[in-house]
Amino acid sequence: MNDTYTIGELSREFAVTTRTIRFYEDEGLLSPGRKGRNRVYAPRDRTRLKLILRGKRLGFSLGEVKHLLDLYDGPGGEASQLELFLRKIDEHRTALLEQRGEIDAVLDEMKSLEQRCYQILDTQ
Amino acid sequence: MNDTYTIGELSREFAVTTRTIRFYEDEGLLSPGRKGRNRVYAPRDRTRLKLILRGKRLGFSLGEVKHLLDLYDGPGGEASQLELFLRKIDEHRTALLEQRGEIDAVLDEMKSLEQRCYQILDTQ
DNA sequence: TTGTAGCTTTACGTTTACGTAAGAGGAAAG
DNA sequence: CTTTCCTCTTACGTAAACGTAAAGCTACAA
Repeated sequence: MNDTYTIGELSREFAVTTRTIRFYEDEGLLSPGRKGRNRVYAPRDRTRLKLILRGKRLGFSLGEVKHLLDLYDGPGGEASQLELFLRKIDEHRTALLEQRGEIDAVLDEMKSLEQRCYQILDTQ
Repeated sequence: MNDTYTIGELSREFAVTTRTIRFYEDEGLLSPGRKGRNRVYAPRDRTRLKLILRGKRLGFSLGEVKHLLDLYDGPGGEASQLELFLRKIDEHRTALLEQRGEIDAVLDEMKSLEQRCYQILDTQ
């Protein structure tokens, strides 16, 4: 249906201010087209915004997110670039797996906290 | 062996500056004992510091981390408090599971990016 | 024609999370 | 006794990530 978006549409869809979206552009994370003075966002821009916000929720800085967006853009095509790209993917994966491990650790601790609560409630 | 720590020991162990540790104290996240002027950290303080840094790595603000530390302290013991506590645990768990889902989504996307790379490398 | 709703740029302000001196005190080693 | 190391408090500075006006353009509805 929609193959372009206004800044207001994206702002409502992802619950961020237009200021935030323009800020990401200033920082080089987005580069929408223009129709006259107004910004025009293609599906690709919308996807990038989604990835930016996901990265932020995962605790990455905008600098790191920018680095990660390069990954999604893919490498040039030369073998050396491809190998560098694969190494970067691997690094990122390691970081993510570590983070997942930490989440699991917290979930486990919460489980045992919960157990203790139920035990107290049961013996009352 | 050690049942107390100096600020320098903790700073080295967790690779943060002493300024950072003192800052967490200012913000009410830590409250070590004192021996004269000097801070003395018990194992409990060390654990809290570990949880603070883990929370930060998972993308939580210090305000959120403070809220989470309350969870680890456990509730008072009254049934109403226990139930509130259980609800808070459940909220937190929901947030963590969502975050884990996002990590898994990214890991999947990275896998397919990797696949594409190998296909290109294979056909060269 | 007069809103008003949405877009624009420019620019100063704010919060978070510390960094970075400055100056001083105590303890241990040379 | 002096140097060195660790600690302390106080306090101004800073980078990141926006918030918040201010002032103006444009299209469309009443």
